[in-house]
Amino acid sequence: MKIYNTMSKQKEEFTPLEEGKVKMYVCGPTVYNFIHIGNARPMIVFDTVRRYFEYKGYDVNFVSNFTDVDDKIIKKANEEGVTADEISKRYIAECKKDMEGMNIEPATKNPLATEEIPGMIEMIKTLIEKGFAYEKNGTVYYRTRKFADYGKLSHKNLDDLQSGGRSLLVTGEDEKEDPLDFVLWKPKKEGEPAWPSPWGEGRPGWHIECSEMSKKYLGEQIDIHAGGEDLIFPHHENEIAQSEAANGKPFARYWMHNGFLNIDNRKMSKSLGNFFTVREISEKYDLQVLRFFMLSAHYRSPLNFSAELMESAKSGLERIVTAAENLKYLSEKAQTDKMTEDEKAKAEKAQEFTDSFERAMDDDFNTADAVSAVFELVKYINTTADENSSKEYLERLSDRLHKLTDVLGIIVDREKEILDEDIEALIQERQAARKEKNFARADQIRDELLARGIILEDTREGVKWKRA
RNA sequence: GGCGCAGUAGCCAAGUGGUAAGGCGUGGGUCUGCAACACCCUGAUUCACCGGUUCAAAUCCGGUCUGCGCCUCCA
Repeated sequence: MKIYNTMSKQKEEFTPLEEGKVKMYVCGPTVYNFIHIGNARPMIVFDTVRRYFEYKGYDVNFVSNFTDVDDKIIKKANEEGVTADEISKRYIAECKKDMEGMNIEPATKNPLATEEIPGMIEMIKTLIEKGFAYEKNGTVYYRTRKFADYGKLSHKNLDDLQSGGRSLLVTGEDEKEDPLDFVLWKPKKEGEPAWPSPWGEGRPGWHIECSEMSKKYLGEQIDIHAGGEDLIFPHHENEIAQSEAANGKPFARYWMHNGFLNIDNRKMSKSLGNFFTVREISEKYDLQVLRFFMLSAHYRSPLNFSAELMESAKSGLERIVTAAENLKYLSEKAQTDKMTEDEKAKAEKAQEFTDSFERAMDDDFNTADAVSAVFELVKYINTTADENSSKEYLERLSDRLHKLTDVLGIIVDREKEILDEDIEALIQERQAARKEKNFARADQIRDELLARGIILEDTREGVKWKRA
């Protein structure tokens, strides 16, 4: 299994720290509003990574935080006249709803920054003791130049950073020893949430949160640390500086970063007015479609979002779901139980789709290629399974398909819904009309149901319906 | 200014030295009362452009053009 490591800029064979186990940490969102579709990409991508590790038999300890103390949360709270805590609690709950819709497996642990302050203080104390941090007027800074490896993840050198056009100097704090130093602890300002510390009341800097939460729930060394590519610098670079200086050992072995989700080839931003929340998308599409769409490209590539692309993803997903439904239907009606010799050979041949799926996923989680293997399996199903197939054969194919779609987190089983009695009656009436060749009435009923969001399809096996 | 990514059919997207996967869409056909589903056929003599290396290049090297990202809160 190969993983592209941002640190080395190449694909590396994955070797876990501990046999059969994977410890991974994914930087989660700051909860000051509904999450947007850009936030959704790392969630979907790294959930898929996790699912594949589990498919391969690994025991995955998956930790992803919620940053629930931050300037934006405070700002939002002030606007609404409520506490920051109320804002963060509200949007954590909303975020979890969206994640459920996207079929994201719940993390092993979702730590909250505000519940881990004591540990962060301890880590900051250690950094001060070791000479990697210093305090000035209630603010604690990290002494960046003291950490020799600073820049090793983002492949920057300190002098380039300093001479850069846009200045890191413009932070309003000329009390820093060096412009590159960043904040570990900031003093309380009026009206802000604050916690006691050896340096006075205040709150932690953003970067120290992840260093501490990762250490607490996964240990000083972890296998994989992941997040959006924009977090490489400075967030992850700073986490490395903090964790490695404090713990005295290498932090994460593999650094994974997903590419950005763009809209009309531009970065999504409120100022450009091309901003979509996951909730908005869910009003128009099943979030499974969003998930499937995101997996259609490689996770490290930029991915463009548009209504047209969503429609395309919807059609493709529908094709997979239809194949799964047909298998189920045929299986229920199957006349024979055991596979024939011919079917045994066919079932064996279907293994090649599973193989190519795994080959794709083993190569740095190439979901685009993995999805194409699923489509090839679907084609195979559609051309080899019919009403003469044995139950065993149909179930074998269904099992193969489910194993793969489960890794992708795509649900192919439509929920059994009970239709309203009047709708059921209309379907019956239409069938009667068709029998009498009263197609005008039959079509009229079909249109009527369509207007109510029910699509009817007359198959060889009988009438099927689905939601529009 | 520094660092980096990308340019493959109408659209999306794999492939990164051995002669272009897959999906969506389009058009035609089979099936069907019709529609839908499904199936068959339909697509790049070619991978932004120009040179070079090689028996062989979309894949390697050099250059050009175009788009994008990071360097500041950001998934």
